[in-house]
Amino acid sequence: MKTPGETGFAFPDWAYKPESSPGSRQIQLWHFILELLRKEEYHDVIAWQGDYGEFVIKDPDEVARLWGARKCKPQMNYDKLSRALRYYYNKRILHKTKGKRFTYKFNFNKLVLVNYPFIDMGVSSGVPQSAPPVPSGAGTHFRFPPSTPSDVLSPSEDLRSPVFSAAAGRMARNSISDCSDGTSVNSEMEEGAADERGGDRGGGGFRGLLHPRLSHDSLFRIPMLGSHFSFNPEEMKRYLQAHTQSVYNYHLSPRAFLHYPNIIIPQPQRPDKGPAHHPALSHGHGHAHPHPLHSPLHAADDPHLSPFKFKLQPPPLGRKQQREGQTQGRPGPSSAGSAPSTCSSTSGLRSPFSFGSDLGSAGVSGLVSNCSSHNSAGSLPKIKVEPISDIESEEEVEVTDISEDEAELEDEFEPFPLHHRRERRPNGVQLQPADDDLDEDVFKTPAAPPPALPLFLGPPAEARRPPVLKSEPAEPGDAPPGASTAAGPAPATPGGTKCIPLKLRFKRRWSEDQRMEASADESDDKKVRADEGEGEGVAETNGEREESRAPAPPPAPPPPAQRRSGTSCSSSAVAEEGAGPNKERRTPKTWLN
DNA sequence: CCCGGAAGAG
DNA sequence: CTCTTCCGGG
Repeated sequence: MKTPGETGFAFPDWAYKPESSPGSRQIQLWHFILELLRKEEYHDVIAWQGDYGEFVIKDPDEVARLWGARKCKPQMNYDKLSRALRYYYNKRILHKTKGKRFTYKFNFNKLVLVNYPFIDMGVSSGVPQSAPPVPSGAGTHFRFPPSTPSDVLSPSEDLRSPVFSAAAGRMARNSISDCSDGTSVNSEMEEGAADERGGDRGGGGFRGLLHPRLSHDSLFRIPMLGSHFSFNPEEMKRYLQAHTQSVYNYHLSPRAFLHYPNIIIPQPQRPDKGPAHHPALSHGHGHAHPHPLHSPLHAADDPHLSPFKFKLQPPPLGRKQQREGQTQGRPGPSSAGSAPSTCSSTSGLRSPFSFGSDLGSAGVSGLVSNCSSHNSAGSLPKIKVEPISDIESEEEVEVTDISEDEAELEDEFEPFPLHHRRERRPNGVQLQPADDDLDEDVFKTPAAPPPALPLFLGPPAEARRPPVLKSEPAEPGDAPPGASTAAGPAPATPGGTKCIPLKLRFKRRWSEDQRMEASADESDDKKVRADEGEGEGVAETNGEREESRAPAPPPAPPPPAQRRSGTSCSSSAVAEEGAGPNKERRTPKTWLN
């Protein structure tokens, strides 16, 4: 049953883990969807298909049933489930692929960047896969993305790396059902992180895991914690660069760059640079801006300059009432200390990272600050790259800045993962709202092959059959026409906006954008929400062909995925689904449009 | 089918 | 807050 190829499939680990739900740690729908998506048992019901991040619910009823089982809501049905999915639109976790029934698209960028800034969003151009990228850090060996230029540049047929698979496999152990909690998902990595935050992280509670600030180092330290992995400065550098480029290619928010002030964006042609010195990483020291982000594009140099055009996200239309309150309130009765692990034991997960230590063998060099436990409180270890540098603090600075922005923005518009609110700095105002945006549709594949690709395996179905459907009407939203418009209002927004509260500023910008968008291209949405004009920003870079990456039907590679599903949840609720995940209880209709 | 508002549960 | 339920409207 099932082709080997499809089984494996890599998925976004990051996606799975820390979803930390704010209020309740119940599993979240998107999370659940992701889970289903990664298991071949459910490929008959739901699977990646089409563009990056796109998936189709082949059997809505079944999915609903599963979801209902998971949530113990027997009354669940697709209608309701879809409503829930619709709520994700505003959060931008998900989008609807117009024109295709039961087809939605994940917005991983948001997740990724927020949670794991280091993840490469590699989507190789050639890979239409919908399967999302995976954090390289997750790999057992934590291998860096292809460092060779060639690799990087290559369009890549399929670059899945073994490592990746391993990672995927490792991650895969969670069961889909399990009423107890969705949290169970987090496991190894979290632990590392969790461990640290152990309690302090003011108020961090669960949420702490996601804290952006932490996230960086979390990623790094995690592997280290678990596996004693060490980094090699060079590798690190490469990795970072790759990531950066990746981000760049994707037009992700500069936010990402800011996180790594010392990184130089690799030139389009060759990222590599004299090994002798690490120009990029080495002298970090802060400086907030000085670091050169050489971008082919021109202005990327200084984030503040706003090389990117950012589009603001549309206001949350819906409702958002008070959101600020949470800042410190972390009531957590249990204070997080107790182990939330409910089903944790599920399977014996082998120690996640125990293996490879070899990789780092040499490197170490205090690259990463140790994850020592105590750092948590005020100082974060950050990634210290090389002794030489001293990124340490500066990062914070930068980050702080942006984060603040981000925070504001996010808060305002996006509730997602980053709830974290760091202490806000008084002077924050000066920051440009610039970043943020990346969300957008994000999914469009970058015109050029991104540098590093993590590898993702293709959608199962695709494997057997080429993604012909590509012809789809193409969402208008995705690839807007030229749209240079966005650039127009530079983020700077000079004129005295400074004093204006961020919110207002954003709003203003938003309106502007809207207007522009409208004029430029209005077809988009009937409603104002128009996909926030995402596309525009990109236009410049990728110009046209993004869609054309047609030829990409990579055969699904047969990764080792271990299919075991620990689905056993203790109880009954699960039984149902467990019974026949893939067993068709209903006739599969041909939903294909 | 898909979209969102409204109310409400946990 | 996230999601569940209902529901009127395209």
